[in-house]
Amino acid sequence: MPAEELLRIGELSKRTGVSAESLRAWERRYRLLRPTRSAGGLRLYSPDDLERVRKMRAHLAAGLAAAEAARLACAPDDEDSRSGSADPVRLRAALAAAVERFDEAAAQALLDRAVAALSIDALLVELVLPYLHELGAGWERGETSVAQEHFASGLIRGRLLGLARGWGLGVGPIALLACLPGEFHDLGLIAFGLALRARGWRIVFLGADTPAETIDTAARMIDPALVVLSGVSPKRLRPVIAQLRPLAARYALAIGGACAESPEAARVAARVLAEDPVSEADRVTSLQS
Amino acid sequence: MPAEELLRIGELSKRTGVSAESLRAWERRYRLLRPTRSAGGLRLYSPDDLERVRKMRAHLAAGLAAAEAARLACAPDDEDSRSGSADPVRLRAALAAAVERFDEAAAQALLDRAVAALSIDALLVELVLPYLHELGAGWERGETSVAQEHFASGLIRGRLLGLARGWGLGVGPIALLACLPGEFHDLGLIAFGLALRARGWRIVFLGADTPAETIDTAARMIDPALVVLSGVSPKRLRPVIAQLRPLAARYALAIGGACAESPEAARVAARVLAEDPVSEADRVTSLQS
Amino acid sequence: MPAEELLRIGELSKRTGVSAESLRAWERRYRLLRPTRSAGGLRLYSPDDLERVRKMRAHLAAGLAAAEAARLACAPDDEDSRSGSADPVRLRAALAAAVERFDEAAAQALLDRAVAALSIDALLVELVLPYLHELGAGWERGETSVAQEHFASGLIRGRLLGLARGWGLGVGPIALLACLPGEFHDLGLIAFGLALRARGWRIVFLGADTPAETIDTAARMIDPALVVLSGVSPKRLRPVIAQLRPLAARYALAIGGACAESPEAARVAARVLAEDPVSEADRVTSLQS
DNA sequence: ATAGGTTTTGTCAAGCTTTTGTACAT
DNA sequence: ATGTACAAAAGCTTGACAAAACCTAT
Repeated sequence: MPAEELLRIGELSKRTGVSAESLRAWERRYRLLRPTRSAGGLRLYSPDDLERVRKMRAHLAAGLAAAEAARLACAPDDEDSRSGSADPVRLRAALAAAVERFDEAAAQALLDRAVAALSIDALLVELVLPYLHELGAGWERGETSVAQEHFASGLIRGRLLGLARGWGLGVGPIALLACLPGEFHDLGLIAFGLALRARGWRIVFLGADTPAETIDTAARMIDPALVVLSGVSPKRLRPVIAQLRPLAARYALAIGGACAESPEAARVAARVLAEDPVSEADRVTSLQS
Repeated sequence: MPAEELLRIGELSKRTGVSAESLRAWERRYRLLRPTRSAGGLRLYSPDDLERVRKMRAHLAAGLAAAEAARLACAPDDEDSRSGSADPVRLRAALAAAVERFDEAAAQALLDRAVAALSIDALLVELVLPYLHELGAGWERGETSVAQEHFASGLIRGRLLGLARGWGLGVGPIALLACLPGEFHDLGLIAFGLALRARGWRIVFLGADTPAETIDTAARMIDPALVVLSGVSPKRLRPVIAQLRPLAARYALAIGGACAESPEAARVAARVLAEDPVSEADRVTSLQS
Repeated sequence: MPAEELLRIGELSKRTGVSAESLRAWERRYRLLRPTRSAGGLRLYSPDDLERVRKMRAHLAAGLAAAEAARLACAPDDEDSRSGSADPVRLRAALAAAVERFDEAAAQALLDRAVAALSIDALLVELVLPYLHELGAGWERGETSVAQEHFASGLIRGRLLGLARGWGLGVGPIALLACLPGEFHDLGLIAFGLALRARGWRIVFLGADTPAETIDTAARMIDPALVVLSGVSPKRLRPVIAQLRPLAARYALAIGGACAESPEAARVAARVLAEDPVSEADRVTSLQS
């Protein structure tokens, strides 16, 4: 006897937002659902049924007719089982689709495949960074919801941090990474850390919203060969310029993120990281050695 | 049954911006569209139809007459068959150069590009297999060192096994793959496994130097639709022929690798895989279905 | 007599917020509770009962029907399938079970979880290496078939090589890794390479069955800070001792694998790697810096 | 482009059954 | 404490309906 959660129709309806009548109709007309029955004849739905309803809804939202949507929802996922091709463009589209319907299992499976098939550099340059970019653009156009954006970034942060495990160990030069005060977007910085790690650096990561003094203290303790600060807007940079000067005097200081393009960045930092993380990691590394 | 999105006329109209009436007219007049029909007679359009409508529109916008535009939209296009950047011949040369100097960074970057741009089949047939062949030939001519050959096969094995991740999952027929006893070259077999996988098979891979009894045991447990044994020399095959007979009696047995061309192979195996892995995977699959 | 706290129905009701009537009904209808009785017939509930009631409530709150909620509350937790179980001992057992039945899906999922939850070091020391060891021991005792051993090592090799991708990049000292001529067991060597990589080394990997001259050639080209040779039996080492001397004179030479314990190894190598890969990687690294 | 008929699909209703918390009598 | 009863809530089946979308033919 499986320890699965079996749902009755009301709960399935509540969780999917589809009326009980429709659920029964979809079962009768398209065999979308195959509930077991309780002793008294009530329908008991498995998690697989729940999943199918979610897919059905996603296809309906995409404009498919109900019969078509049901056919696809019932078809075994052959996006991820068949053709092993790891074309990042397709992976990206599939990832976007999975995020669209909050399908974590599918999203993780796609990321699994990407991690297995690509190098760290390619993973970042061809999949993760363009996808995040796209997500941001979609949000600005009002196409993706904030919820989707959070879901996606949580997912990706988890995977990247998994890859980041142990990135402080070893014998390479140390890079100290932090987001500027008030800055909470750390994915780009994590990506840069991974690219550096792949080139032999040791990473100390302070994360989002790090006060200037904290960076200073940490630098004094670990004596990094490079300090990298990241922020999306020059607004983050301006208030701390004065505090950064002594840091810049003692350590190689780099500024990344969108604010790297501002004149302020050029004034205070030894190095401005205006291109993608992987290229910049290459440059920084070749300077180092 | 394809897992394609089939659209009804309203959705196709919405997605292309062409009125339903026009779509029907284009179907009648120019056979631009070949929708299937639902049980009740509604038109169901495939993604290919969608693509043709888009092309038609583009041609119309360019000023062509409708009949001309339709003719062009129906013609198979050969432009997207290959973009120059991932030309396998160049990739192969570049890969050889990278391996020559043990430059893993460059080699991995090249393989990234190849994995991204090519299908599994193309990756195998146009890059990996010819490259390995060339490497072997270079070694026989004394041009490449064994060190480079080892380095390269390690690299490629890692990438192929990455693509192989999850090749045992799914619902297709099962193929059991193993190298003959004493045989340690498994790359060809991995390539064959990937080609089969791209055709929907499930793969169970026993790898190098597998004793005959082992193959037997495994076959009994998983009941494969096909057993594939690989070896580079008839020397590997001869000592186990007697042991393979009962296996061949019970399962479809195929022999691959250079030893497939020997008379021994023909005597024991139902199927001799003498050509490249991709073609053979095609044949085996068409026999299966 | 157990020193458990036994609760009467009123107290259980107060602690769980479920009415006494419902508790009795749940006992009668779903056998959710198995109270002992006092001399006078009063129900006495154990802490396990309390726990089950809490689970029941949690499932009810999640919207499950009472019958379903009770079924789940009574089912033994298979925490295995839940998130918290990155316990390497259990993972190992589960991995063994998955391999036993050639279930790649389950095995990959387990490895996914392990890779996500453990550091490289822990992955190697607590999961992969003990598992391989166990597998070997089971084989010697005739318990596991060679088929399973092959299947498992193929699987694990794929995963480790996936983690190894890009291990040649960067700025650290270079280690040249190879198996001795005639030696085909490369998993231990790959593990050692990963442990070194986690400590900042760059790895050049020549793999199984590498001729002595090959090692020599490669070393001359890449000028490694360390050369590591691996073999399971002194038989592999003896024939090449003479050829290794000049290599040992020019580079730091280490011998790993079971043959490291032989007197021959001590005679030719600067360093004998007799312990597990991770400890030895630690030592080698501290010597280096 | 319109007209007139068909298909698809979500929703509703009526009458009956199951499930489940609570109340009551012993 | 036990056992039975009860009623509200939730569910089942069958059948039907109507709006939207689609068809063909003129």
